[in-house]
Amino acid sequence: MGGFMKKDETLDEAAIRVLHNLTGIRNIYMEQLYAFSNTERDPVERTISVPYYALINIQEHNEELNEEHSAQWFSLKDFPRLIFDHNEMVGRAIRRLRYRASIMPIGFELLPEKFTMRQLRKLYEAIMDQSLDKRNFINKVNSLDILMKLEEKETEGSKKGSYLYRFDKDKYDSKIVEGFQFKI
Amino acid sequence: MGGFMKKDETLDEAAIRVLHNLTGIRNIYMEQLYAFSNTERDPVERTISVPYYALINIQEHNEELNEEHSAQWFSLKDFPRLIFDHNEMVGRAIRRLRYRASIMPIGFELLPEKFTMRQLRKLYEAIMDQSLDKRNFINKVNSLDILMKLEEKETEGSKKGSYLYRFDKDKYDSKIVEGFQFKI
DNA sequence: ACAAAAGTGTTTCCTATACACCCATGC
DNA sequence: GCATGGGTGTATAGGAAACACTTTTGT
Repeated sequence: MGGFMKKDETLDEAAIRVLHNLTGIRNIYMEQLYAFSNTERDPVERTISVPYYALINIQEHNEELNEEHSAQWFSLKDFPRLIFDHNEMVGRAIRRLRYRASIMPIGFELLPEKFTMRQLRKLYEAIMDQSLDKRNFINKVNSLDILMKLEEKETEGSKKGSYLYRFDKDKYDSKIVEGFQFKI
Repeated sequence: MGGFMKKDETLDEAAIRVLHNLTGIRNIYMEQLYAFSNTERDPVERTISVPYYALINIQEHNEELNEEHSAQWFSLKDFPRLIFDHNEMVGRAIRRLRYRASIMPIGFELLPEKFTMRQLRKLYEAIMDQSLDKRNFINKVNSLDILMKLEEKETEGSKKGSYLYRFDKDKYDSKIVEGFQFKI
């Protein structure tokens, strides 16, 4: 998905506008990737593209995307060939996301406000494209001490029901001030 | 330092050309940083800047820079206020360099072909802005097994003289093929 | 003689990893 | 009763960090 920037807006603003026009989505995590400037990259006219990647919560936005904007989801394991250098952009986005998710609590953007440990683990397994040991993952996350364990249980995905957690942004922010380094 | 890109060149090519025009330097490590696009960043006209950072070997290029191009070196600990958002660009370059140098053998770009362990350590101390234990650093570097220890000794910096090393690019490349991950 | 840098190993601690069984519930 | 996912702790290995003294030689 792309568009042209206007004279009176920044690249960030243009990216936000374009995403909104094409998907109806606003106020989500977006990050500039890299300026692509090969002279031959667009056969029609000379174009420099500055792609952004966004983290879209599939649970929150699925209907909106599919029904109102005819957008589709593709698995990273099996996505189509894109025009121009857009496959390279996707590759760059994946690498950036992996790096960011390993040093910032960026993954939480992709989960509902309340989530289970399993959801969090499955998300990181998807981002990193590797399976993670259940116990080690929980130990690691707990040792970070930036989640609130809620009283509630979620019973959709399992018979027993599993505790819900919430990312404690205040706690995280105050830890950051004290020099805490997120690392997963 | 900056310049405007031409219609028939890429950003990489423009960055290389501008650096060469201003310093006479060619064929060095350069990397694109980030596209800066605030609408007010340049008060004269709307400008989007895509800065690059370069690794310039101070030993090799000092005279060239100072005498032929009136360029100057500034310490990162005490550098002047720059115009527009250029201080932000420098900050971004430092962070990027720290990251790159920790996962790629990029630091060697800044050393002469033959260098002492002390020089390598001092370089990493400068990049990371922290002191590094002499023995631990040597053990770590040796465990990477990507340097050739030469017979020659360097006697300029010390009475005793210290062994010179050379980065073994062939060995490094073949290790990379085998899945080796540089980490320092 | 002494100043300045080179060179050299071991111990300790901490983090990462590997690993298996019982629990609660819906069907 | 059985299938499904939830929940829990420990032992081991490997890497990171701390640490001090002797050697060489120019002055």
